[in-house]
Order: sequence, then C-alpha cells, then structure tokens
Amino acid sequence: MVYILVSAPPTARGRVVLWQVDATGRVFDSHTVPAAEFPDAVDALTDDTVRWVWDDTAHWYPPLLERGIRVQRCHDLRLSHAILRHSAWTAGSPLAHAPHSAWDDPVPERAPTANTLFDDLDDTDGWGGGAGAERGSGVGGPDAGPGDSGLPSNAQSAAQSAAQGAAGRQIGAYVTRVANKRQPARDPHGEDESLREFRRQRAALAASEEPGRLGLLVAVESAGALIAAEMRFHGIPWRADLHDHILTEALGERPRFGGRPVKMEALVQEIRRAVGNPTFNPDSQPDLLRALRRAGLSVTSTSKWELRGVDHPVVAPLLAYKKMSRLYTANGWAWLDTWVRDGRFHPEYVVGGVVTGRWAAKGGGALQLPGTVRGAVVADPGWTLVVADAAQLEPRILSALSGDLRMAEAGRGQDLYQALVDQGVVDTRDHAKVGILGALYGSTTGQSAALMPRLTRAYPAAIQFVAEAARVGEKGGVVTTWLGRSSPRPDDQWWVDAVLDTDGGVTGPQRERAMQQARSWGRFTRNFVCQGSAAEWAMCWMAGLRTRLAEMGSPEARPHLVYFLHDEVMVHTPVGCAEEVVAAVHAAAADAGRLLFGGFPVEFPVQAMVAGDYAAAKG
DNA sequence: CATCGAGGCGCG
DNA sequence: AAAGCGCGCCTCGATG
Repeated sequence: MVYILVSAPPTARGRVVLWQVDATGRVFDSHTVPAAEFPDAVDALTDDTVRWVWDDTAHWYPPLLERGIRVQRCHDLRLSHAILRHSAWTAGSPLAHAPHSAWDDPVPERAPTANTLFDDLDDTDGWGGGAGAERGSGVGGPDAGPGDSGLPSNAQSAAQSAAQGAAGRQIGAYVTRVANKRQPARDPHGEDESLREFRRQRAALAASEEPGRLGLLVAVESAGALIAAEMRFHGIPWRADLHDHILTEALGERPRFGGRPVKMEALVQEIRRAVGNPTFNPDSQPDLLRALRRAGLSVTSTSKWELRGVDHPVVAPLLAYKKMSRLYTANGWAWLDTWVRDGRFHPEYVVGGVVTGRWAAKGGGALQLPGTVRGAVVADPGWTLVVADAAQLEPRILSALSGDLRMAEAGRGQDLYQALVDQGVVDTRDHAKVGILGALYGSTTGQSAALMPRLTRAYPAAIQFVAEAARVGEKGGVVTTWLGRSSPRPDDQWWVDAVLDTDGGVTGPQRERAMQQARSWGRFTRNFVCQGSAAEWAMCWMAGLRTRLAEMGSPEARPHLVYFLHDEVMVHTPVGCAEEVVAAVHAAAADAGRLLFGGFPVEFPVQAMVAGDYAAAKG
C-alpha cells in the first residue's frame, strides 16, 4: 500500500504538496505541483496500490471528478478523526486526549484548492513558492450548485492529456522517482498539519484494542466519502416533465399567480363546510385545532394519527388535504425548480452526519423522497436502474452482534419476520415486526411491549444484548458499534438530572422527569449499537459494490451508484450491464457479512430489482 | 427584518 | 393498529 498525502499548506503558497508516506506517516518523498496541475498529478499517480490521504474528500475529490478522474481509495482525515477521537478502543491514545482542534470542527468552506484551515502555521521557507504559484484550478468546487455538473463526464482520458504537456513530463519523472525511493526523506516544509494528523491517527489505530475492526471502519467511512462525492457529481436521473405530471395529477394545475392548486382549494372548501367555519386557515395549526374542537372533535392535536381515529366528516378531506399540502410544499414545483437541473438531482450527502454513523443529507431532503414522486426518477434511454435493499437489516445485525444463533437461524431465509412465525415465536408476521422493532427501539408500552416476554424466551442472547446497551446508557455510559464507533456522552444537564434521580431525597415529578430522561438515553444507546453497526454493514456493502461496478461496462458507459438510503442503493446502469449489476449487489452483500462477522452464520439477503423507474422498482 | 422552537410529516 | 430509534425540511407564530 502506497499512501500519498495531499495538502495545501500556506507555505506552499497555493500550490499542492504530495507526500509519499508509509503506513506510519514517515515521509519518503514529496513533490509540489501548481494547483492547476493537481488533477493531472493524481491521474498520473493513482493506481490500485495508492491510498490518497487528505483532510476532506468533499474538498479534493470534486475537481478530480470534473476531470473524469476517479480514485480507488482514500483516507479522509476529518471523518477518521471523528471516529478515532471518540472510540472507546482508542481512548488511551494521544489523539483522544488532544485539546480541541480544527480537526474537530465541521468541514470548512474553502476555495477549491486553497487551504485556509491551518493558516497559523509558520511560513518559514519558500520552497515551492514563487512566480509559478497559482490559486484555483478553474474547475467547479465542492460548493458548486446542483446542476453544475451534468451527465457523467467521460469526455477525455485525463491520462492522455497528462502524458502530453509539461505537467505530464514532470509527473512522469515523479512517478519514476517515487517508485525508486526506498529511504525516508526530509520534510522540506517542516511539519505539515495533515501529515501530523495522519501520524496521530495511524498511531492511535496501531495501538488500539481492535486495530482490524477500527481500521476497517476508517476505510469504509473514507470509501463512503468517495461514493458520496461521486453520487453528488452524477446525480439522480430525474425527469422534471414526469414530476410535473405527477403533481398536476395529484394537486391540479400549478397555480400561476399564487394561491393553492385547484384540487387543494376544493378540499379547503369541503373542510370548511364540514366544520361549519367558512374562513379558517387549515395551514395554521392553532386555527385548525380551534375549528376542530368547535366542531365537536375531542382532539388535542392536528396530527394525522390522532385524526385517523376520529369519526367525523371532516377527517377524510382533512387527511387528504394534509397529504397534498405536504407534497406541494416539500416536493412540489418549487422543489423541482430549485433542485433539478438538466435531468439530475444533485443532493449533498453528509457522511457520518448522524451520530450513529448513518449518512445525513442536506438540500432537497434527499433522504426523505416521498413515494409519490419516485416515479420521476427514470433511467436515461438505453440505461436502467438497479434498486436493491437489505431485508430486515437491523435484526440480522443484532443476531450477529449478540451471537444469537436461533435468531440468526430465523434470518437464514428472505423474510426474518415470517421466520419468527414459523419458529412459533409469534402468531403473525405483523406481530413479529412490531415486536422486533420494539426491542430495537426500547418500546415500553402497547402491543410491542406485550410481545417482549415471548421474544426474550426465544432469543435470550439478542434481547439481553439490547437490554444491556440500554442499561449502560441509563447510567450515562458509552456503547460501541461492531467496528468501533462509540456513542456520545450525555451533556452536563443530563448528569445534573441524573443526580436528582439517584439522590434519595428527591421525589415527585422532579424525580420522575429525571428517571424519564435516563430511560430516554438508554433507548438511544440501545438503538445506537444496532443502527450504527447496520450502517457499517451498509458501508461495507456499498464500498464492495462500488469496486465491482468500476470493472463493468466501458469508461463511456459504466454503471454507477446514484443513490443511497441507509439500507438501500440505486445504480444507474446501461441496460446491458443490469444483470451483472444485480449479481454484484448480491455478491457485495455476502462479502460485507463475511467481512464483518466472519464465519458467524448470519445472512444478509438483498432484494434487487431492475426497473426503468424508482417507483416501479419499489412496487 | 432575521432567527428559532414547536408541531407536523416524509424517509429508513 | 401503534408511540419507541435516527434524521431534514416545511409552515406558523413568537421573539429579538
């Protein structure tokens, strides 16, 4: 494995420094290129032995993608820092004990190749500076808006262009030099902050209780960062004309001069008639609640789950209106105008954006696309979609985490919930689902709580495992996922209340609230382990899939990931590759299970569908 | 005028 | 039929 660390220290004056280092961060060589030549340098150097090390994938990778350059692996220093700094398995490391630094902050805003992060470093030598220094590469940066990048750009081989001009000759010489270097080299810039951070991280990993698992976590988190950048670059194929058609069908014509779409307006009139109030505004919750109560409904909120249980003529039109209103405001024409450009939706994925390790997204609500509009996600002509999701991922993960063989056995087939019925544990599939979800979330009331004794009897190891995670959380402790991501500690106020709970002198509502809060944190840690470990499986799955896809098709028409939703992936593929993609999806899932849990007999079946559009794939 | 929390609802 | 985990984003209405 060759590590090449990329940084743009202020001493390099807008140029980019490439360091060849070993796994401990020892420098063997370094080379400085003008920022504009950075993509050529990467293209010339990258191969299947190189792992690129950089502070933020979201900063360095998009300019490469714009040039049609793809890297195979990276080590994202900021994402890895967050994991290693808080993991219980690296708690003794200098990294964990260091004071707060810029590495603990969110990704900073930067111009495409300038580094303003560590500009307090000494500017002691002028090596690499001078007239040749250039700022900015002229390519779109990570903050380019949706639609700045269109169809997959495979316009030209960047390798070819690199092999031509002066930059190419320079890089070519560098490659030869790198290949021949066997002796550590001096660091001509003094200490580079990215380099130092890389060394701290590698040291923390090496000294960790579980270097294998934690190393895998850091690797797949970084692979996720590459995938997130690639998916944003390619975008989800989105047919604005079909979206418009869906909206018009559901809501009526788009209003031209303000006001509601006609079908919504008609419902408003119906709702007003049903409650005998000709003027109230159903979009205002206080207004609506008042109107409902005056009409004789004994509701305490306007939420749909409460309304659903009420027998009154206003309920049906009101629920219909709420659904339409949601579609109109969240994914209506305004959404379409804002987020879809040139047939693509380019959401920004936030890797590690959720405490558990799941991804978040910002801009356009990419992870909450309602079923209603999924019909607008349509493959290009000659292309199709492969949509795959992991069936009952979290319970299967739980069976492996806890080593519960009987639960793993229930997961041997396609449908774990049905298997619970077949094993005689519960009487219906629905009960199985409610019961399992209740165990994962820590339900204490209702139907799912009533199922707990049966589940405990059938799967003692699994249920004890989540119960223990909850107990740890209730005491304010830390739990850790399978690969080593640890839960955050409760904040100061939590501990203040926790004292009230254990202090024998405190009684009544105050104590009640304290206990309630402790249980709430327990439910969080209970779920953290399962949700977080499931996210790790999903990342292994997707990283493996990405590698397989890279071998398929041709550079001009290669299947590529376009969407990821916790336990579901979407690949946009030439029709001719679809079956190969389906096979890869299954193979990658099997690989992920083995990678995480070795020989433990847990299975992770995925359901993969080939379809021209997303709605059909889910239907 | 901008910002924030609450209520609500979409997704897993 | 049901209330327990994790999110982002919309509107309204209160507050600065």
